[in-house]
Amino acid sequence: MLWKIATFNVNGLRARLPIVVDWLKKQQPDVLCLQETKCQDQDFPYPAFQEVGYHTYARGEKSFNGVALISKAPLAEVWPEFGDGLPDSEARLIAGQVSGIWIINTYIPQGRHPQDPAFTDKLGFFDRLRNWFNRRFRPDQPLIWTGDMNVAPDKLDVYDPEHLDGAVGFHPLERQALAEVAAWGFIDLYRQFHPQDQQFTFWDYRLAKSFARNLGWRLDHIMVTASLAQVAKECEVDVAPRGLAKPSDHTPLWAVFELEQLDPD
DNA sequence: ATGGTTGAATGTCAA
Repeated sequence: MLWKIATFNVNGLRARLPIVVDWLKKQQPDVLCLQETKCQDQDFPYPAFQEVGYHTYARGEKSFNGVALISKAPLAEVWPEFGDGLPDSEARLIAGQVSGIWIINTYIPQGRHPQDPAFTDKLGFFDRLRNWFNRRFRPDQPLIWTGDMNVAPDKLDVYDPEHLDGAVGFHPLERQALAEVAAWGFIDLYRQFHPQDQQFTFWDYRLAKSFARNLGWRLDHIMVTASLAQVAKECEVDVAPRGLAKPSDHTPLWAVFELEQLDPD
């Protein structure tokens, strides 16, 4: 059975609903992970997803952040927060299990500026995630950690690595923090399939014609454990939604797996 | 140059 997962930072789900629903209908992922839904759960547009055959699991808050899992099959289990004893005040994590795979969907803090306390919080969020993976999972399980990580891992992943070195999103400390969580047991699936390609997932609204000039960043990632990396067939960025009218500043990333080849365990 | 645009909410913050 071919099984498809996608991730999309929508930058306001209600503003982006036509683009998201059209994309879902055309691309038919088994699970779509959303970030920056920017709506409280009572305002979430559940019917739009139900109408196209999907189950929705959302964790929102007023105005900011917000994550959701949109799944063809009902999820067997859902965790809408870390539940690790620390405050879960911001809606930045939702995890769900389906077809024996745990999907961890995160919206990592952007960090604002390397001198801002929010940047320290961003680094702390990666630490917290690594501890959480340690306690809840093992690297030999089939896990997918995906979402907007707000970090470009390497020089190839930003439009101007010399100029952007030290900027938020491409600061050595956050690149290290992302790498340390990945070192727990994750493979950057886009890079597995495209070791040399420069392909961005985000183009800033504030930079004039950034998309047309391809001045972007690869901030959205599908990280998988080894058992899933072995059965992955494809991993691609779909740039088309970024070129539509009223786009998000991000565009979807997706991957396909052959689950029959996955070792039952 | 320290800008620019967008969403949610309707102040202005966050990105």
